[in-house]
Amino acid sequence: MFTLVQLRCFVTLAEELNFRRAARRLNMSQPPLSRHIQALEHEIGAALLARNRRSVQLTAAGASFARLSQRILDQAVDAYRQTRQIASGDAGEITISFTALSSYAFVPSLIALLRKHYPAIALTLREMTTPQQLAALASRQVDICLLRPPVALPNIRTTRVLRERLLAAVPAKHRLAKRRHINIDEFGGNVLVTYPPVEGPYFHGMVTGLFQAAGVYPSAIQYITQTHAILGCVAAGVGMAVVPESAKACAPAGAVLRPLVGAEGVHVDLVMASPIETTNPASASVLALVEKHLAGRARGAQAS
Amino acid sequence: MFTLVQLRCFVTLAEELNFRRAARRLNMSQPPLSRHIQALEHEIGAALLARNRRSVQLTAAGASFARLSQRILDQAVDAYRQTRQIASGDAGEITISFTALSSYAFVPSLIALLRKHYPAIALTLREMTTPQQLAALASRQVDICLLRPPVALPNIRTTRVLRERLLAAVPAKHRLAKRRHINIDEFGGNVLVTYPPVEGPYFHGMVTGLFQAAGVYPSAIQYITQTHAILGCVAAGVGMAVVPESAKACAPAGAVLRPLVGAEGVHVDLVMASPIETTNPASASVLALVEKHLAGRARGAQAS
DNA sequence: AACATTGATACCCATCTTGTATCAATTGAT
DNA sequence: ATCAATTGATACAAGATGGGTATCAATGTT
Repeated sequence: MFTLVQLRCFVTLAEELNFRRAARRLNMSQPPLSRHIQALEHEIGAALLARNRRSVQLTAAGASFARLSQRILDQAVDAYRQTRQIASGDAGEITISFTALSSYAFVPSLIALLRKHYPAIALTLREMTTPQQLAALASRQVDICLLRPPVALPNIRTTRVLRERLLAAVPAKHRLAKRRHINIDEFGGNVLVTYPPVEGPYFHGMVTGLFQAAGVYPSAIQYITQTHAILGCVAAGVGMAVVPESAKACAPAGAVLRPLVGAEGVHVDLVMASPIETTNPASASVLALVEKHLAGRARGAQAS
Repeated sequence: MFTLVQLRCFVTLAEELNFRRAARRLNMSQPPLSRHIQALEHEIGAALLARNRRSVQLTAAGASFARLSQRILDQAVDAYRQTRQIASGDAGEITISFTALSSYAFVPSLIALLRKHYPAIALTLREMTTPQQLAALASRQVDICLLRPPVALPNIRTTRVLRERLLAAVPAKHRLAKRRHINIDEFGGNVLVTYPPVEGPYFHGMVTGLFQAAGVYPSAIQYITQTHAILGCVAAGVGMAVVPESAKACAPAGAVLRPLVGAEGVHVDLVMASPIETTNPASASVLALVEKHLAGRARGAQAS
């Protein structure tokens, strides 16, 4: 097979139609250029140039081959540049998984941030529950996860990206809906709508722990998987719920959210998790960008 | 710049993800493959493979580069094949010029012949007068001409591709329209519609020569450039005309064509002309095909 | 613990590539 | 007509490159 160097020589020669001038442009002397062209013609098995001792012109085959060669060379430098970009993390593609609720709280600003700083990185977003994300992370099917702690996997690093207060959710028709704050004691004797232990272990453990610590016992517990579904039940008058602050963004009209008194010091965390070692530099770029962004925001919050 | 050999090595390695197996597939030993990959990574300035002493896997940059490399290699073999095809004359593009009338008589069968035998040759057809074709041929703007003789140009070879009888054209309302044959004497005292000396020197010389030899003198001569326009005038009753047999294909309803008596031995020739030396093998293929076709047809005619 | 397999390295040799010097052929100027 | 200049091709020596064999260190496997 011919060489890219030969193609480069031929393309230049096809433009100049003069061996010496072409050789000068190629920063080489004329004899090796002649030899390259001869080798190329021998390789293809056809005359690419019509030389008649004084002038050089392209044959039909040569004209076609010059165009094709130029295209190959263009693609070569393109491959070079693109690969360097991907290696540097300025381009590429990453897959980010996220919990349903974080699509209201954190994902929109993340997308905006990436679009602004890394427009050449293609994003694939996949909504998954925290257990699903842990499995996907362990098998390296996703680059970055946005999930609920804890992340007990080896070779994974995590950063907290969001910390929220808890809110009490009550039906709009409920007598407590008129209060500005709702004490956790008020849940006693009411139906608690909350997260199931398997699909939402983090919230489940947090909510049940909260009630146990406060010695409050709901009359019944209704398990539902997603926050927006829980709030839908609350709006329908099924019962009360404890949800993170970002649930405001997906609360239906029939559900009222109020600050929860008696749960101070308990927060809902959203963490970003990713493999410590990755073969995808775009992932590293995104992680660095997010952490820098969070640090800047933390400093801003501290200063104010 | 990297080498196509390196790309070939890398693509194979990216498929196998094992140096020894890849080397075997590439018909080389493992050490030079390792060196090629190292050289490639050094050239690009990025790690394409993540090797951890026991397993090899592609980095994000490597995966992208493997796809791009495959594309480059595909295009290289494509360029190779296509150029060989063009050089052999099995593919390519040719420009054929032709006189208006030959588009009825000869060009359709020519196109059909080429489509059948050389489907990969792209045709460009340009209708031109004979003098225009001679100029285009001299400046090598066309590969093959279909025109009227003589072709007095150096380094051009010609072949007669069509020889036709002459017909007399009279208005359908004319008294001669009822005859089965029309003698050239009958033109005497009538208006002759015929070709002008500059744009149609061949027909002009032929027709005027014919009348001079027969000693027949029309009452007036009306010059018009194209055969179909001449027949249009005849149909409109302007006068009579002498046209080649193939004019039947473009005769309007108001014009009647009859064998011309008294012009035996005078024929209309259509010749194919092309440069003796061409850089376009497709042109040579077409010429050879046409001449073989004509020879076959001549033998057939002789036999019958 | 012995063994097999992995990719990387050292070294040798054949081949290829390059540059200098030169040639034969052709053109243009005088 | 003749001479100088320019064209692409060729010869040859020096250096660079590519491939092969033998081998190594590291890591799983039995």
